[in-house]
Amino acid sequence: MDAPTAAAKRLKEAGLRPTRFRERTLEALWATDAALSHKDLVSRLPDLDRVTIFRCIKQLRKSSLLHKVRGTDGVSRFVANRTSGSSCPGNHPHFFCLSCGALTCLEGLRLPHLELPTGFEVRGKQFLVEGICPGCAQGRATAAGPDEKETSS
Amino acid sequence: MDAPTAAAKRLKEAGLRPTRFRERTLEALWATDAALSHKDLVSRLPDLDRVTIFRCIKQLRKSSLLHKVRGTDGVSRFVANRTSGSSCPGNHPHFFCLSCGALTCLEGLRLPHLELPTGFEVRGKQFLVEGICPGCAQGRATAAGPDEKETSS
DNA sequence: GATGGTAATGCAACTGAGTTGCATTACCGC
DNA sequence: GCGGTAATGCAACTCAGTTGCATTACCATC
Repeated sequence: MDAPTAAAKRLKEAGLRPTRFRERTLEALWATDAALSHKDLVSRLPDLDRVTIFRCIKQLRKSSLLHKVRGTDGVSRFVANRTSGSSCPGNHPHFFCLSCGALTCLEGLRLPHLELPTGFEVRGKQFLVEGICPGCAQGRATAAGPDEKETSS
Repeated sequence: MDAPTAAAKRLKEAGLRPTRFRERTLEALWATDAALSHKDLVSRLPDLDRVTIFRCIKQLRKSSLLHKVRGTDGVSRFVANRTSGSSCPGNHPHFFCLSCGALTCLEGLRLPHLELPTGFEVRGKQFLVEGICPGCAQGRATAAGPDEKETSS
């Protein structure tokens, strides 16, 4: 009665022991579109030790099951790599909402090319856009809306 | 015998009290092209309290005399804004050297434009390129090269 | 030049992210 | 079922950054 979870399958594919804790960590990440911080994970998995979660993240990252993004607040957040094969950790920009703190992958977009001066050997790129996400922008508009001139432009 | 330092002048222009400590902090930042971490500043200004340096940085940042950049290691680094008027803190990409940890402003380059999906309200952008800086790349090349062509060009 | 208010500094203690060491427990092949 | 190895839990630690409070320096005013 194993009922081999999708998470368990993913873990096995990656060569990791599919323990219940790893499955749950992975599932917690799969359950959301936003990037979760370590703190978020701790609150979603209250019966797991925080150190275990750190170590779990590290393993998953090493196996390219998730990638790390840092918000402008300096806190690392983690996003599961959906597609099993292509786990390119940094091939898309990220958006950090200054209002709700959510960090989302802009997976539809490609990282723009940058022509560096000669001598620089590029290993990776990170493009972080900060601002207000659609959800918060809408919330603000409706909240401010009633009597104030609601045309936000 | 004030000998009003350039740093003191800059501080006054920005509306800050030109104390000796602030002058020295600013001068330490001016003395290098790379971005300095708080730790770097502490080691360059050993007789200053670390908290004072944190507060000094915060003041200078508020007055747009420097801008903050975070390396992929998550540590904040600070760069003085040379030009007095245009203190745009994030209008150029940064390069983080994985070998020596130096973080340099690529001031000659412009941030590439990114077309976001509708609904996102952009407030700022950060483009961080990581890799090996020219200095380290050369050091490695010479270290690896048997004959050590010492022509530094 | 003395004086006083305010801002700046120094010190101690704290928070929060992330790590390390070590003992214990669970997983998996046999 | 059994044993080795990997995973987990706990405690303690490092390091960046912050806060509170007492003390000191700066600057304007007299």
